[in-house]
Amino acid sequence: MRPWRDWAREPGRYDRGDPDGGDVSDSAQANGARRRPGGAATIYDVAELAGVNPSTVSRALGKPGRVSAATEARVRAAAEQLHFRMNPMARALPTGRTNTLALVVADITNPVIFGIVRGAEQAASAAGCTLVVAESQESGEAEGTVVDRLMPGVDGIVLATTRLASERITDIAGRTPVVLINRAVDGVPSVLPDVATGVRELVGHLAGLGHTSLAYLSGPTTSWVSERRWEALLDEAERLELGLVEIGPNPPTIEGGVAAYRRALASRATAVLAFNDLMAIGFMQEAARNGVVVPDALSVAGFDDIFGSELISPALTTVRAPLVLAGQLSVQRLLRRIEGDETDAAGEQLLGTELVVRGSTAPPPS
Amino acid sequence: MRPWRDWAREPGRYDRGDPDGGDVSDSAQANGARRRPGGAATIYDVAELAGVNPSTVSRALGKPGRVSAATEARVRAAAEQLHFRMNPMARALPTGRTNTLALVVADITNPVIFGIVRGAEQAASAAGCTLVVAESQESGEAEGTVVDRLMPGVDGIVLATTRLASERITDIAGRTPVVLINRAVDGVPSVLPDVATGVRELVGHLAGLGHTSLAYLSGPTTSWVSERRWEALLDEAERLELGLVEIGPNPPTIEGGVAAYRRALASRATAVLAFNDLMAIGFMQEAARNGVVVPDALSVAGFDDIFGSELISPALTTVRAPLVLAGQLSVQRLLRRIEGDETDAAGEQLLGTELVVRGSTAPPPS
DNA sequence: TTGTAAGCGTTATCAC
DNA sequence: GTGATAACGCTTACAA
Repeated sequence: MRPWRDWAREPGRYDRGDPDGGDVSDSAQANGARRRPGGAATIYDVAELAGVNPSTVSRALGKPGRVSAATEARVRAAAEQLHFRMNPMARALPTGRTNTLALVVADITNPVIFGIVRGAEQAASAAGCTLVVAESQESGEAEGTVVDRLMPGVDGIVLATTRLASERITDIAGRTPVVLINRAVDGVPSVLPDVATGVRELVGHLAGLGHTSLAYLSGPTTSWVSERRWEALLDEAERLELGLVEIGPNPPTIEGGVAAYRRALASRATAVLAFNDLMAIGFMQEAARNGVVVPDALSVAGFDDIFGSELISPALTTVRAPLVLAGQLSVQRLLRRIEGDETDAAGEQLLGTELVVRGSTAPPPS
Repeated sequence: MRPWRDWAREPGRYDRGDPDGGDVSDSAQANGARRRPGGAATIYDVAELAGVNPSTVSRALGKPGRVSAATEARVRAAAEQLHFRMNPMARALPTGRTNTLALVVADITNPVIFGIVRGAEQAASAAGCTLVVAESQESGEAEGTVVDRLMPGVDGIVLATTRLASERITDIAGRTPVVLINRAVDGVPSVLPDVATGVRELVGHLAGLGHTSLAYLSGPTTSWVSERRWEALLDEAERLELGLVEIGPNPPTIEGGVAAYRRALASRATAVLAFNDLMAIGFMQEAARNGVVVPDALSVAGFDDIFGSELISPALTTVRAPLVLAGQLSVQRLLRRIEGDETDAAGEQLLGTELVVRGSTAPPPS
C-alpha cells in the first residue's frame, strides 16, 4: 500500500463512501473500469496498478520525455487496462486550459452555418479540442447571455455572423480570445469573405448581360456583411452607372426573401441581388408562385452558394464563399491566439470568393 | 483580510503530520498578483466582498433557500459587482456533473442532421446545459474514439445515426447515460421514426399510382434505419405483391445516389425509393443528366424531407421525419436519465412520420 | 528520473 | 443560518 493511496482512500467526512472500508476489488475486478462508484478510473488507480506515484502518471501521459521509457510503458499499460481517460475538468482546474472552444452562431438552421460548423469541428478535433456549438437565434440579447454562460468553460470563442454590438465584442475579446467570422471589429481578428471582389464580379456579370437597374435585398441591420455588400454595390453601381435600390432590412431567411418580393418587383429593377442565397431562394419561390419567370422576366442572384442553391430551378447564380475554410481558419487562428501568439493579432483575413453563374441570371427582357 | 482567506492559504489538505511550518505565501502572493487567467472572480472574492464565508456564497448562488434573505442579497450584489461567473469546471469536480451533453453525428453536412442539432441545442440550452457537437465522419472507428474522448467531460451522450456496433453501444451505455436517434439497441433508450408506417404509406402511394416494381437504394450496411426500411419494404412488397429489389449498399449521400443510378435503371423498376433524400436528390440529378424525365419515365421518392427536397425540380416525394423533435426528445430523455429517472429506461420512442407527396412520383409509363 | 505535497474553484458534510 | 474544511482529479514546483 502506498501512503498517498491510504490518504486518498481514508473515509473522510465527505467521502462518497465505500462501506467496506478500503477494498474495492470485488466490483473493480469484475468490471476493470469502474473502481469508484459512479466514476471512471483516475490517475491514482493507474498509479497504483503501475506501482508509481500519481504525479508520475500525470507526467507519463502528459509530456513525452519526462519519465523513463520503462516507467512510461508500465503506466500506459496500466492506463489501457483500466480504460483510463483523463478527466478534462480536473485537468482544467490547475492549468486553466479546458481544451474546449465555443462556436456561437446566429441561426443553426441556416445552411451557411453548416459549412462553418463542419470546418470548425474538423479544425478543433484535429487540435484535440472539443467544440461546443451554441445558437443566439438572431438575437444580440440572447447572444450576450450565451457568451457569458460559455466564457468560463472555454478557452476561446468563435463568433460567426454575430449580432452583437461592436463595443460588446471588444469587451468580450478583452476577456477571452475571440475570432470573428463575417464581421470586422477594430482590434479583433476576423475571417471574412472578400466582399468587394465578389460584388464586383457579380455586378460585372449582370452589367455584361445588359442589366441597368439593380435591387438589393438587404439582410438585418445587425448584419455587418449585409451592410458591406450594400456599400460595395453602391461603389460598383456608381462606377458602372447602374441604377440601384436597397430593399430592406429583411430577415436573412427564405421568409425574408418571400416578404421582399412585392417591393422588389415594384422597384422595376431587372436584376435582384439578395443578401444571401436563402433570401434569393425565397424570392424565387415567391416569383414562381406569382407566375414571374426567372430568369426571363427577372434575374436573381445570391451570396454564399449554400446547399440547395444548385438544386432549385433555375439553379441560382451566386457568389460562393469558402465556408468550411472559414470555419477551419477561424479555429486555427483562435488556437494560435490561445497559445499566446499575437503575430496576427487583429487582422482581417480575407477569403477569396468565386462567382458561380447558373441559370437564374440572363439578359433583361427587351 | 478575512481569517478564512488566510486559512485557505495555509498548508492543509495533503499536509498530514508533516507541517513544515514554512509559509507558502510567497508563491501565493505571486499568483495573487494576476488572479485567474482572464481575471475572473472566484467565490472567494465574492465572499470577501460580501463579508461571508465562501461556502455561504456557494449556497447562496446554488440553492435558493439555504441562506437568509439578507445574506443572499449581499452575496448576489457582490457577485454582480465582480461580474462573477461560476467556473463550471471547478463545479464539475465535486459534483460529478458537468452540465454538458454531447451529440455525436455521422456527418454534420448531411441536412438531416441540421434539424436534430437544432432541436438538441434548444432542449439543452433550455435546461441550462451546454451542447458539444462531434462528428464521426461515417466511421464507426472514429466514432468510438470520439465517444471515448468526450465521455469524461459530459453528463451523457446522444448518438445520432450511429455507425457503432451494438455491443459497443451497450458498453458505452453501461458507462454513461446514452440516448440513440435512428438506432435501436436492446436496453438503450432510443428515439426513432415510425419506419413501418412511413414505408406503408409510401408504398401504398406508389402502388396506388400503379407501380408494380420497386427498387430500394439502400444506405450503408452500418445504418440501422436503412436495414429497417428495407425490411419494412419487403413486408409491404410481399403484402401488395409488388416486385422489389435492393440496390446497395451505398453511401448515404448525393454521390451515393448518383453512383446507384445505372444499377437502378437496369433493374427496370418504375419507382425508385432511396434510403434518404440526399440519395434521392443525387439520383434525380443523374437521371436529369441522362435525359431520363422524372416522374414521367421514373418515379423517385426519399425519406426525411430535408431542406432542399422541395427545392429540387421536380420536388421530391418523401416521408417526413420530425427531426427537430427527435433532437429535443432525445436530449430531454437523456436529461431524465441523468437525473436518475429510470422509468422510461430502455424504450424505443416512435415518432410519427408523414408522407409528403410532391412532383417526383406519378403513374408509371404505360 | 521519481516522489512529495500544495493548489486550482467548487461542493458537501459536519459543527456551532 | 453560517463557518470550517475535506474532497473532487489533476498539474507542478520542489525535493530527493
